[in-house]
Amino acid sequence: MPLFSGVNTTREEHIEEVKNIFSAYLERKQLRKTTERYTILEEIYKRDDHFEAESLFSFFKKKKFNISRATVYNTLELLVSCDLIKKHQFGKNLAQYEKSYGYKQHDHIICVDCKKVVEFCDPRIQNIKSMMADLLNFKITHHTLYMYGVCGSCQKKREIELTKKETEKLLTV
Amino acid sequence: MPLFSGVNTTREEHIEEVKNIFSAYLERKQLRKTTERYTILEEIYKRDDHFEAESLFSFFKKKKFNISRATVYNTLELLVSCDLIKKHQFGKNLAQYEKSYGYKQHDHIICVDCKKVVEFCDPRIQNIKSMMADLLNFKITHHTLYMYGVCGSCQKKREIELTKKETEKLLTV
DNA sequence: ATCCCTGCAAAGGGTTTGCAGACGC
DNA sequence: GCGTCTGCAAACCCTTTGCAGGGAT
Repeated sequence: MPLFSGVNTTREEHIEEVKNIFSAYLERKQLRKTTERYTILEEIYKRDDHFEAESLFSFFKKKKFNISRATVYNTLELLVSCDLIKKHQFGKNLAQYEKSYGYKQHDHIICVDCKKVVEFCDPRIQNIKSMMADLLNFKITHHTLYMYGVCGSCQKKREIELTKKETEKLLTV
Repeated sequence: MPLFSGVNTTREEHIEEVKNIFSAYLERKQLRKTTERYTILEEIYKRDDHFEAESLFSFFKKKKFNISRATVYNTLELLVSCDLIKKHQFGKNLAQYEKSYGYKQHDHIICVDCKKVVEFCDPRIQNIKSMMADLLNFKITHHTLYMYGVCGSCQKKREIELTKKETEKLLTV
């Protein structure tokens, strides 16, 4: 029985927990606990949606926090390494990120018209993963499944557009 | 029962067929049938693996065909539109393409160490697709499923590397 | 005090664009 | 001949890198 949508509904802020996880990670790797790194982590966990590196950068710029692009990218990479965020490439050469602690593993359906992203879970993915790992002798670390299509409201828009064009054609004949 | 690997085993060249499909597409869209477009299509269908735009470009350059980067990218986009090739982004900001006519729909497992790509089919993906389409009211056009992990031989390499490091550690103490 | 991390700006790499000339139609 | 497509090169965009100064340990 697949579950779908509403994957990230838990609203409580896991901020303290993820900070601890991050601290442990930094210690283990003997990396420094800088203000910037925690500021970025905090901002990410305040957000609810997918975001881009640039949007974080410009956010801090506007707030006069003065965190450089280099630091943003550096920290994002660290957070991916310690599994506190996930990095996506929904087509396009533009990475999108999302927080991942406390959220169920899930996949994405993307509307090619309005770019809306809907999340869903289906346990069958896990089954496929472990079966393929066995069959092909791979140690699978992670996966990405993106389904692309047209969402309900954009389907309607397309229909309206089509009708409009056909009416125009009739009028010009 | 999932099928796996050896997806692109049909060796006959579908070149004439795909040219016809491409012609029909160009006609329907009122686009021009240029030598460059057919040359690119032909070269793609002679290849057997995933390739990048740049590799096509430099191939033609070496052969003194003088096809520009712009034309390569333009044609690749057309071929994606008429479904004769598929475009992938296996992480990285670098698109990879593969011919798709006459080949079973399939997904990919990528070795994060040696970048080897293995293809596999699992009919359950189709089921998930149509179920999600129904549930979320999406018209799904396509999907990409990439599994990342370490292949058998790279697992061995990693183990050897690990043993080597531990031996070194013992020696220095 | 060390030296990792930061900010800044410039370089990098794949992709896209603008323009003048070429060529399908 | 018209209008699209091409080749060329520069622009573009996201990301990475190099370097000098600053802050964590």
